[in-house]
Amino acid sequence: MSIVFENIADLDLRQTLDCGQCFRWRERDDGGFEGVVRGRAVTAYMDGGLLIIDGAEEDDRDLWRDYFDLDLDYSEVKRYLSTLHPVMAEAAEFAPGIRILRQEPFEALISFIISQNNNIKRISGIVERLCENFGEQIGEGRFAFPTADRLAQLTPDDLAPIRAGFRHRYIIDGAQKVADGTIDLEALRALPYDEAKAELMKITGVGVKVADCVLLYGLHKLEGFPLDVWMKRAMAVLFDGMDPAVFGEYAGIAQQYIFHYSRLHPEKFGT
DNA sequence: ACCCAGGAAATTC
DNA sequence: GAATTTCATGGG
Repeated sequence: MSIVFENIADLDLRQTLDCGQCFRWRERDDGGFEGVVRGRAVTAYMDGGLLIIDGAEEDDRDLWRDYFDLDLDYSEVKRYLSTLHPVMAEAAEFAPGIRILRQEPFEALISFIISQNNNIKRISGIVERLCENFGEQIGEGRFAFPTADRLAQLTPDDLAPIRAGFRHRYIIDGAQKVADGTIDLEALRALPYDEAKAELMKITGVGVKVADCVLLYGLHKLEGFPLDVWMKRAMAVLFDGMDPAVFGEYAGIAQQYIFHYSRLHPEKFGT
């Protein structure tokens, strides 16, 4: 059982799944990527213009089309963004196969709470241990992301095995506010950006940057522009302090090209 | 030993 | 209110 999408352009699995927007995909020796999305364990491959989701049910075709954002013409987005600044054009050309995934909102929330003052390698490890310890087992060594209800019942000490330190109480507060309905993540889709952001920031441990990440990666609000230490440096050094608002409705996509480009070109920022 | 990591809360000025 | 310190953990 597998799903095949034909004539796929502007998608490179390594660029998309290892560019810091998600933390649960692992590359195999054969070039495939193992991941779990919405409780479905699959292996994704690209072969020419084909995208193959091995292990997926045909009924989930729309889910995977949605997840990889296959209905948006990224060539057109890149053409537009590239007119705005020469470094933008260079960053898009550097990793032209990046797409912004539609991740589960709750997974994005918890993942980016964990991301604060942390590095990507360790974030991935913490998320993995979170799933192994508290997610439903759905296969050999495969686990769903934990539910809000499950995490809401835990104490910070219960989370000791994931070794996320001071973030334990933030994870629990986020889970509790989702579980008890204080925050309805799906309802945030209908809200204007700033209002949805203010809702998310009611969670202890969710500030400006984490909220921007949840809106962009979990709720697909593409105007979001998370400013982390890399992006602040990039905007200052590579874009001469340009206002991100210039990137408009696709700012989040611009951000991802620039973030990935900057992370893989540290020499552009001294020493 | 130090400094940093896809920050934000707590404390101090 | 704005600036500084602290918060676990792991790697360089």
